[in-house]
Amino acid sequence: MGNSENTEKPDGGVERAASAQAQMRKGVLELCILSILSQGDAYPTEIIDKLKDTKLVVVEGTLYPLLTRLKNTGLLGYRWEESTSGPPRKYYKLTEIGAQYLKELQLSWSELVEAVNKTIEKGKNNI
Amino acid sequence: MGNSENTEKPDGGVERAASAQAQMRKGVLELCILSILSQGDAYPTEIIDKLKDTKLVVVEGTLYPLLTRLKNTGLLGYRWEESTSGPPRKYYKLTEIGAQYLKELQLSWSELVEAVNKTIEKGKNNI
DNA sequence: TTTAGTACCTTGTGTTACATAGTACTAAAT
DNA sequence: ATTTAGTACTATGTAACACAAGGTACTAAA
Repeated sequence: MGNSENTEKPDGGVERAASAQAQMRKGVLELCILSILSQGDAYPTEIIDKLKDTKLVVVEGTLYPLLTRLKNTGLLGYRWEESTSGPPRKYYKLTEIGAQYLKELQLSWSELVEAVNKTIEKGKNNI
Repeated sequence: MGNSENTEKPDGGVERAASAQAQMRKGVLELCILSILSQGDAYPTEIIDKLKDTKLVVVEGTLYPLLTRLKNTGLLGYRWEESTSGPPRKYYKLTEIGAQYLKELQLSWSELVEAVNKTIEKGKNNI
């Protein structure tokens, strides 16, 4: 079997940080979208703007399928509303079930944060 | 076009919370693994145990490909070491590049936490 | 020599975010 | 009246990823 120190593909490795940041965002999007909708009904473009405010950039190709998925599982409803400055807007709204689900997600989130921070803290001295 | 309130597939929706919790874990695993290795070299089974301690359950099928990926991008190295109680262990070790990358990941993580918490806070009153 | 325990590895699958491209509606400009 | 710009929603294809499930291999005790 023999010893072997890593030799293959030492390709940079640090410029991957940007993509890993994107990777970490995955999974919390649902939480953020439901949170935003708990503040009041909103249409997709509005949601994107609100996420941008908190440095969570999301594009249409991500948001629309996600909203449809949340709607199909009964967490969101929607209504059409006319606009004076373009095509009609699809206002999404949190359902009762969605609100309850949001509470659970928030709990999961805070538990995750605690777990990760605990892991990080232990290593802080050794870097 | 006409108004339309959601009617289709109101299938539960709340028991999805467990799977969404799993979903949120995605992306932070890399961060946690690198953090653990910053405390000292470790072999996969050991890493799984340490993650379990902080409530972050990960299975082998997840960990092994991830470690290989991190090794192939130069963030980790490894060495084989004999064991008196079973087959040899593959001890992974954080490289210089890996340590630098870890710092960036930790920054991204704290920024993400802040962003998500900011979004959540705004909605806390309305639930 | 069988059994239990430990450890590492591979393959296949479903989910998901994103890139890209397209459709459609309104209002202002030519 | 037709074009152009701005806003908004939708669909398709792709790559990354976690996980389930099954497999190999080594050691030590029964």
